Amino acid sequence: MRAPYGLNILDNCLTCPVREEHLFCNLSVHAGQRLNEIKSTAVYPKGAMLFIEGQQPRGVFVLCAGKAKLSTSSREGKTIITKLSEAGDVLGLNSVVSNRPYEVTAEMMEPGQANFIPRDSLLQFLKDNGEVALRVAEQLSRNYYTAYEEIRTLGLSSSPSEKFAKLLLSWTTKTPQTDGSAQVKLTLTHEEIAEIIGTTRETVSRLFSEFKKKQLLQLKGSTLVIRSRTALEKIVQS
Amino acid sequence: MRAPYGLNILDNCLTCPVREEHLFCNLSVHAGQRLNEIKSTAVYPKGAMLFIEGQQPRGVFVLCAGKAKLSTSSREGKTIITKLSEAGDVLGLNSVVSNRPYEVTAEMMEPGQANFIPRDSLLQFLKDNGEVALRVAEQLSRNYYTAYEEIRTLGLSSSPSEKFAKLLLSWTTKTPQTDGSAQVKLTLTHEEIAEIIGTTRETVSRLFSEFKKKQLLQLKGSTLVIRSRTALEKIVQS
DNA sequence: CAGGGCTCGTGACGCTGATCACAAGCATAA
DNA sequence: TTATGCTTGTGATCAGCGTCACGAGCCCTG
Repeated sequence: MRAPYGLNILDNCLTCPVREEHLFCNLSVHAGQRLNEIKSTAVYPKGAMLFIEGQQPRGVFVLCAGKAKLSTSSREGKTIITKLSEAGDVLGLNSVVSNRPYEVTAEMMEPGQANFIPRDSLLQFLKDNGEVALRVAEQLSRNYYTAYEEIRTLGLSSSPSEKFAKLLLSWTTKTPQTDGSAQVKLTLTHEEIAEIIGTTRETVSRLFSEFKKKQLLQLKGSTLVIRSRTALEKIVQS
Repeated sequence: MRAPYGLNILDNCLTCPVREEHLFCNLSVHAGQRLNEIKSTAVYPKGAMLFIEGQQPRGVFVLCAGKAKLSTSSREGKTIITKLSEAGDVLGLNSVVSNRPYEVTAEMMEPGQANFIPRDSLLQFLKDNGEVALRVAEQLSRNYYTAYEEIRTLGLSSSPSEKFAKLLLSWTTKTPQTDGSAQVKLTLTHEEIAEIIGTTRETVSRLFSEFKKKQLLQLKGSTLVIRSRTALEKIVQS
């Protein structure tokens, strides 16, 4: 198989290069081997849908390269992005474990690669390996926590400014600087940001203007410079 | 111990009288016995807090009698109720499994009874009983689903009317009538309803008026009569 | 280079629901 | 009974943000 867009294919992407706490790492030798037998790897172009909201769960995807966005939509077409996933994340786990339809749509935001583990094989694997089941439970409860963060953001923080500030803060934590500033590569469109914080594109556009005027941020090409975390935290305050 | 308010104490409330699919039912004899050893039962008055948002997880509570509300608050005092729990529900499971602070506050809405299982004992129990761990995982993913429902409600349905109609519909499913109507005992204040659908008390009050005028519902004392499910579904439409 | 299709900026307008205020209903306790 | 406190109804006001509209910038492709 040829990788599109010059993507480097990773030989064994279950051996998480990224995160120690990852779900399928540090398994016993036996479990690791078994997992390797039941997984299959595939490469996806930008825009590919790993799965779609409402589909019966076929299995889980372990993202090895590329980013994906998870979103859910209403019938009228309004969409919210609930999570941006990166290499190492396990997608579709909840649906597979509870045997309910995928609750979100997973779309690749850039070309990438993922391991697929079919539902039946995974469940059998978990039954045979109780210690992994517990780790799955831990992963699920972490997901639950993230969902609750989302609920708090949507339900408690009233104004778009607050949610925007919260989002910016969540970006700064990845590149912590001593002076409280941070630089982030901005890969999202205003439309996508709007779908994350639950508002409209126009409002996001105006928020950028407003925050620039208030010296909270700065744009150098596609690089976003965040001036002061503390100032943003004052806006969030929840 | 004396039960307050004439509450009948249940001898063994792990043997769920309510639900078949319940987490700690139909266990092996051995597991059931072990569970009985590590649990302890207590009785709570109305208003008692089983646990509070932000506290380190001490353990899980299995509600045997009475209802509880789960809520989360912002610093400014705004509160949203995320779930109303009934007998059979397991509270605090996510926090215990992931060892993070309780993400909600659990408050008894009426006098009741609950089993408490300390964190350490439960985790050890799950390690020893892999098949129960898998059921815990299933329970957690069900919780996750509920949380996602909440996210969809908060993020996608725009108007309070929609959310109110959605709430009413969720009440009718418990007492399905052939003609599409339903009767529910209304035990919540307008304030509490407001906290569930994320709006203000005044708006809820006006919603009641509006829906009465539209013949969607009727109030006989504290009994709420819902006239037509289909009409409500048209309002929800998401 | 020109053309098409995304993005982004910004003005004008109007609706909706939050806020404040106050009176009336209703329970419980003294 | 009256008093006290919680709950509910409703009006007036107002800011915030969604919606519509349109033009400008930007990138890719032919």
